[in-house]
Amino acid sequence: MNQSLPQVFAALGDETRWDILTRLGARELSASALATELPVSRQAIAKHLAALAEVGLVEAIPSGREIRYRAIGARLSGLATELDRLGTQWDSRLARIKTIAERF
Amino acid sequence: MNQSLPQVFAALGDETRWDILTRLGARELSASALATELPVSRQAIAKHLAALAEVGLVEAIPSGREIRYRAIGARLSGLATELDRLGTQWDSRLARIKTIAERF
DNA sequence: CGATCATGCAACTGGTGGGTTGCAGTCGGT
DNA sequence: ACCGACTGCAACCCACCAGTTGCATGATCG
Repeated sequence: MNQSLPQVFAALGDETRWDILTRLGARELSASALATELPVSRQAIAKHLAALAEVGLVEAIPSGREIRYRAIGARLSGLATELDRLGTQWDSRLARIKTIAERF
Repeated sequence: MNQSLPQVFAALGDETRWDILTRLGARELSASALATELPVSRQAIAKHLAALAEVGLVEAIPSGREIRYRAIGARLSGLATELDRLGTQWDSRLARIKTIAERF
């Protein structure tokens, strides 16, 4: 996990995957359980879960004979921090240029 | 612009697009200028810029006979806020469940 | 200890998106 | 007014990915 930013965003750039993520944010669920409430096959969901786990957005929790998954909020918050850093950096650089320009 | 989250992340989930974004975060550049320092054609870059503009991550600035682009940091910071909200929400829900469980 | 239910693996399909090339249009400076 | 440079549009190619079906495997509850 902890891949480069574009990889994580690619994982987040899919409707179905978001659907899965938000459900896992509310409560832990197995792949089969998710398959019953989503309009796609269990195997499709399994692939999505693998992709999400790959970038550390989701965690597998073996429990009895099924494997439940939970969303990792801390990962998302960490991303948020990085994004905010970049965003303010870009804007402040712009502001600095503007300030310099206004001196003439 | 201001599309749903998956769409924005899909736009961010590409190496080339991220490369473009970070460069535009440092200074305004035209599509042709970007093409000289990136290993892809100008038309490819134009498509990426259109995609980025579509979700409000980039802004077009007509200037003379060329069109310069700048990255919009505020958009990124806005995303960060949403992500952090979701992340902490997930984790706090988890904590709440854990708290309830511990009462037994 | 056996039947069941959930996961895992493999092969295939369709569609979408990143990339390219070629050409037409248009604006600007000398 | 012309030449050069930058942009926009269109058609095409190719690779990757979401999704499916089918089957094999294996652990668990009764």
